[in-house]
Amino acid sequence: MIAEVIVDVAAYPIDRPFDYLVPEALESVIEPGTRVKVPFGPRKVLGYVTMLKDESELALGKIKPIDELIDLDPVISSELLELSRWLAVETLSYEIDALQVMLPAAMRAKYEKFIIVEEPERIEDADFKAFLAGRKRIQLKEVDSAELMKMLKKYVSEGIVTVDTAVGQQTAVKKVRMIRMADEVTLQTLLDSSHSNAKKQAELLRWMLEYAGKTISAKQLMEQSGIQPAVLKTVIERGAAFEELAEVYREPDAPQLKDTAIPEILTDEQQIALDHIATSEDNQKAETFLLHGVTGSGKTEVYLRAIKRVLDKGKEAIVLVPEISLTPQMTSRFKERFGSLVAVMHSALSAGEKYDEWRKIKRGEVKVVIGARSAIFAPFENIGIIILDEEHESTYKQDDTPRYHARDVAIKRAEYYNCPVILGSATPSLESYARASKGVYTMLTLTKRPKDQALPTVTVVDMREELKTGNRSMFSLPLAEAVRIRLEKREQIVLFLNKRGFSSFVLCRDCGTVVECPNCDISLTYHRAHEQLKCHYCGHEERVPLVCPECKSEHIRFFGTGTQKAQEEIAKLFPTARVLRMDVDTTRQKGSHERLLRQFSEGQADILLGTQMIAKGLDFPNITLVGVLAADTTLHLADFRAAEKTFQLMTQVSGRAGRHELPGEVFIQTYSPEHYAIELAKAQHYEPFYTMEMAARRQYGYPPFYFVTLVQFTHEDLLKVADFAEKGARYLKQNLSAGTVVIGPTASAISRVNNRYRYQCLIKYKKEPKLTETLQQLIKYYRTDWIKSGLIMTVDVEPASIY
DNA sequence: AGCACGCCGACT
DNA sequence: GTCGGCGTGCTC
Repeated sequence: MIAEVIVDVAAYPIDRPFDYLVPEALESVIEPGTRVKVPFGPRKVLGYVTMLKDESELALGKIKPIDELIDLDPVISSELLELSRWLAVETLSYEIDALQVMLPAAMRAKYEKFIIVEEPERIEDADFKAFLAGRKRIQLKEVDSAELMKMLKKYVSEGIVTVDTAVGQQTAVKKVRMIRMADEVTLQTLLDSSHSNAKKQAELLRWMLEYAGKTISAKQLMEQSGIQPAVLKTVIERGAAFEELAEVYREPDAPQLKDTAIPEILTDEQQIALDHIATSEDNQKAETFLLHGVTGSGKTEVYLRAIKRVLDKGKEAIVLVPEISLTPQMTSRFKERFGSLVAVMHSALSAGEKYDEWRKIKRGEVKVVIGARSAIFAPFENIGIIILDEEHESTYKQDDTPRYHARDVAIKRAEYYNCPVILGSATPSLESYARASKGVYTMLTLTKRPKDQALPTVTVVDMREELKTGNRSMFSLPLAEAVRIRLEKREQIVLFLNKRGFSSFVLCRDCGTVVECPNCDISLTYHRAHEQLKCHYCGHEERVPLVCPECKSEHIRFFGTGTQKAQEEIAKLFPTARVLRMDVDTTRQKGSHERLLRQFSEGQADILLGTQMIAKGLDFPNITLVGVLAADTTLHLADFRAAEKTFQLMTQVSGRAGRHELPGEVFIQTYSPEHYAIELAKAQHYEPFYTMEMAARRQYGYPPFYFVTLVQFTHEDLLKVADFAEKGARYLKQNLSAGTVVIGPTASAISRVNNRYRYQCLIKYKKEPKLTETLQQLIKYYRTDWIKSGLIMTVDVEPASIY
């Protein structure tokens, strides 16, 4: 028997299956999807069995046998194996990367080298003998001196010592020591025969008698009996109990098994949506739905009901949410409804905890997984529904290899299982909305909020006018007044500051110099906490300069409107207001996110001030005012999705106000009130925005009218990168169809990051049968040749952004 | 990728 | 003479 193996080596010429001989002893256990340890050249590596066959094209002498089978059961099902092949092709990535991304990081390969002493009697050097100290198997990393290394090499060449590689995974299954007590008769006999001095032993034996034949963890036993480990050890040696190891799960938080919450009554629209999904599911159709519901229209309740039906039929459900909204508020709703059948996969879990959640899914102990992007690869084998909440979020696209989009993977998996996919959003991506309009997806619409609460009233404030009247603060007069009223009425306020591309920077008022990163072409961001300037692209940090680095002027100060600055200004304008600030700085600590939200929900603060992370999922009854301090910041990004992102953000933030009994009000401050993304966000109607934006996309040839692929080149040398980008562009232009447009090469919007210059080409196409083939060839040139001169080239099919 | 092999310069 | 520099080539 021959096994085709994808080996754990991410390199261009290795990106294909290698044939290995299956030892007879493994023939009955080995399966596609299991991991193996195989010899590869002079070393040992981990690999994934992708196929078993009877014959190989290769001469028998060239085929090496598999060293070791790592898994008894496949870790990758045949469905996921097939999916990984598809993923590798679609995203132009290595098959090994496509396989690895499906498993928790804990299962990545770990290699440990050991030196094995074969003939200890032939070791002569005293130093080496001393180092060995009689041991036969020692970790190679213990050899730390050059002298020992030299001797080791000599012994290896003489065959006296060999080097062996142990192949395993990063994090092991957690095991605890369990103690199984002997039967009553044995214990009694031992007790009777105990030495009269051994009081503690007798005490333990008497304790054990009460639990004869039972099993308990060693830790618990010692806690409950109050006995020292040494006593336990002796008693075990005398045969009073047996030790065994039991697999356990790491428990991230105490399992909360609340009673099933009473579901809300559905609105007519919700019921219609649910019926559609149910019918499709009953008919085993792989149908994709776009659930377009205004903020607060109860999309989650539709999800929960649809999942309930699926579970009742014995099938499983995957729910994807953006990491940022994977809050306790969100997950507890699922846990309340489905109890311990839910696994939560979020980034705050440790590698071991994620691994354990994965194992629960794999073993079928849970039926619902709720998680961020990578949860789309949950190892279920009978999926009944896949849901992507906030489907327009760019976090569903992975920005390093394999550069997949969770939406595409969801649709692919749903095709396999013939089950529905629900894409939910108040502000769908243009791509999805266009597909739904064309009938590729099925459109489901929720226009009303369940208790018929009115949408908040939105006021756009022209900050240029404010400036003219001499108001130079971050707060326009109307917003300041609205805040004051809420503070008086003791209602809560959310203030949103979109930091992206508009954070505080340091500027010299005499010569206009902005302090920039020495490695990147981007201004440094001011951080008050440590009086430091930081680069958000390469991590560079420096002290805030006292004088201008250019003109030596002392008139250098920070500008812009970071959340810290905003907080100071609030303190000045509204000295009585209690403010909670929520941004990357205040939520770095584990659990601080939840803590801040809890404080706010308990009314411990009047104002919640924050960035992106407060735009979603917040649902507190007392919020009646939302203020957007600067709406323009995403508007002027060098990206074709800038308007779309701004519109989505404005709509999402506005949706935080007036979700319950009290009516809501929203103020959007901007320097470009006439921009259609702002104007239409004010109207809070998606369709007019969609129409406008589609016209713009059509005019400039962007998605959804064209597909886009981004090829980016970076190099330390500006001339070289321009040269290679030119070469690449020429190749693409020559080899792609006439209808395809290749833009560039052009310098990227951030033209230098980490001392590497960046150039890019944009490929725009409606239908390009030669795309994959051409890109593969381009990658081949790069991998086999260009890479040697220090170039890095990346290909991103349908990128989330293009700067 | 990572490891061995191989062919030329500065050391005991 | 040998140690070691990193160019080249291969991995079932």
